[in-house]
Amino acid sequence: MPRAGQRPRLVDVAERADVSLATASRALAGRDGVSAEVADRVRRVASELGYVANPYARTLAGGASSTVGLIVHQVDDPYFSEIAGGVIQLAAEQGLLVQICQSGRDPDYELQQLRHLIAQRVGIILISGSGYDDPRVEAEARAELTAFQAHGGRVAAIGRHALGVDAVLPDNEAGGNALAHHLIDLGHRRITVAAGSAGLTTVADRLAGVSSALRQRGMTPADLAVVHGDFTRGGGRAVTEQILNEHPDTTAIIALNDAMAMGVLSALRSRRIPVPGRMSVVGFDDVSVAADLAPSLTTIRLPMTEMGRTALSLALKPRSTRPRRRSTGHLLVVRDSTGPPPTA
Amino acid sequence: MPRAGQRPRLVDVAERADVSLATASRALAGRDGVSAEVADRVRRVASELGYVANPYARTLAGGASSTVGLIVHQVDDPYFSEIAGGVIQLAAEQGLLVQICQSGRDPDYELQQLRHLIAQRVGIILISGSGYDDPRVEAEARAELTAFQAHGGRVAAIGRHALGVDAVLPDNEAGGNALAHHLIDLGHRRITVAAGSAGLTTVADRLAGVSSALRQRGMTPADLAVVHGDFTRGGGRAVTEQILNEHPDTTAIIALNDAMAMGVLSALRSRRIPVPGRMSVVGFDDVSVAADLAPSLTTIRLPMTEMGRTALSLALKPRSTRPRRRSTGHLLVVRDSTGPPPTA
DNA sequence: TTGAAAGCGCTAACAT
DNA sequence: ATGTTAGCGCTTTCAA
Repeated sequence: MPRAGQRPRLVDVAERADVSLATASRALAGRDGVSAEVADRVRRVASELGYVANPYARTLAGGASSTVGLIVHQVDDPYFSEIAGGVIQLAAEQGLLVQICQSGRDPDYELQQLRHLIAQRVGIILISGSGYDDPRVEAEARAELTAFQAHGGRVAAIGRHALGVDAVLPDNEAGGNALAHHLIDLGHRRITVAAGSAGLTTVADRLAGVSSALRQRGMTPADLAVVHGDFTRGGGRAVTEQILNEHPDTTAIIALNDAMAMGVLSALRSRRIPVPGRMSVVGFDDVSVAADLAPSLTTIRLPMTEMGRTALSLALKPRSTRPRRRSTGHLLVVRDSTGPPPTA
Repeated sequence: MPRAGQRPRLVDVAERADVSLATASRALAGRDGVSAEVADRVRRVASELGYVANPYARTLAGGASSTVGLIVHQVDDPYFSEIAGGVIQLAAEQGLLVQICQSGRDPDYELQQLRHLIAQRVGIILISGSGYDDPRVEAEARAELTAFQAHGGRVAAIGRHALGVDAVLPDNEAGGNALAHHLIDLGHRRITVAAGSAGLTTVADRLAGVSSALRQRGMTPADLAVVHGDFTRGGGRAVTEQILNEHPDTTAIIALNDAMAMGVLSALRSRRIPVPGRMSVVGFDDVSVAADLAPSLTTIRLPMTEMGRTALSLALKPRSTRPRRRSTGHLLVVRDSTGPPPTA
């Protein structure tokens, strides 16, 4: 009999439906070996009682954990918060709960968070954000994830390709290429890249796209300067100062994400440098505020919310023999931050 | 003896440290009743083995759950993502994991998410975002939370005062008051409020602050128009159209949060209405992009990240007899979106 | 198709 | 100060 003031347990349901514990469990799990009639009765009683399985007991007894672990670099970065939004949406539709960890773009801390999630026995791990060039870090992460998967865990990555797991991959190289072509078409010949930390694969990939565009248009590496900084707004500001000092003939800045682009715009505004009159600026990601900046930002649109949903949906499917990959496609969104160079 | 390919259990630690299960448990939990020497040995063995307690077993056996449930209206809204950032920060420092749910500003769905978190047996619930005027909803939420607390759960609210739990409360009324004073000081006499949904207590509180400022300055209700819409960017756009049509003599718009203010700015830009030349605009919250908008936004700064941390720290303390309240204070940040009215 | 019973790994009485 | 043992609520053999 149900204890007053306590949540009903499976025994309570079983008793009231006049079946055994095992039958009740089977009926609610939708497994077969239960007559339709009995299964129905059990389910009715369960909902009457407002029964919800205790996830701790269930998981301990060997059932699969129904929680999703999501690792992001930083939740209050719009790129990640939009991804998180997509993950949480789909998770809610599936009755799953999402645990979020921040790595702060520190590979070792990320590894620690990853281990924490595994120790917590989440059922699914979603790892988003750029990977690292450092082979040690990626190898350690791979090792943890492989062991996790061997115990039945499911994994998917977002924007990270060296993990040997299912992945949703933004079109970083093609996007970088498109941005550079756009600027070259406008007449720019002195382009500087405001790049994030050199150790991030996303930075390398986007940069590769930019370089290939220059080559395709017969320009030389000398026409392209690259300045590295933090992959954040603050990094964008700092890098801009450096660009203005060290590459004064620059007419266009390619920021490798929107956060940096916002820093670039902010620094240029402080210096009263007209955009795009004197300097064109482009970003990457198309976070939702990009359209509201001054001037509105030309950038590459990535469907972050959908990327989050897709990653979770990959992880919900049974594991395939070879890792699946989903490319996002990309779209150049031309707004007011780009125009012809001053001399054109 | 530890089983190959499996995580070590507490028994494995106990065996290897040559103590009983109970002693090992006590030692690791830091409870007393264990000699310093033995406790030390147990801890050393545990870390050698890489032992991490199974949270499902621990919780099932009656220990406190170490996960925090956080309910936000929407994670990809900067206001909430900054709060979430603060919560996750402090949680990580404490070794806790955070589960995030979105209510989508739907009171019934919020209730459902709340029940889901309780069913998941989280140890702490943090509920953020405006409350609702509807007494039924607030009463149901209170009832759930009260029951949850009766079973030892801890709760704190952020920006919500009718729940009878510890709360971190932004200075909504004082902030609204400060905004209105700022505009009146500049010479504005025709002010319209772009308000969020009428059912939200945050909207009501901020609006009350605005009204009181007008009264304090000898203005009448006729000098203040209020137009309600969604508490989002889209809502701000829609409301602006309405304001321009129905209150054409308006010289200043008070948006009751930054998201709406961004919509207002966007709509004014489409109409080529100069800000602040023809129309001043203010927001509320000071989300991090507010400084990067065109023009940069005058608004009330709220310390969102800190609010998240404070809420969790309240919940980590033992429950007090009466709910604790922490006010955030507020700061008027004057930027470029406000100036004297056109006729002044 | 159904039931009885043995754990899952841990905490918390209760003994010693 | 330390050990023994009975659960926590569920899933899953194994029997019937």
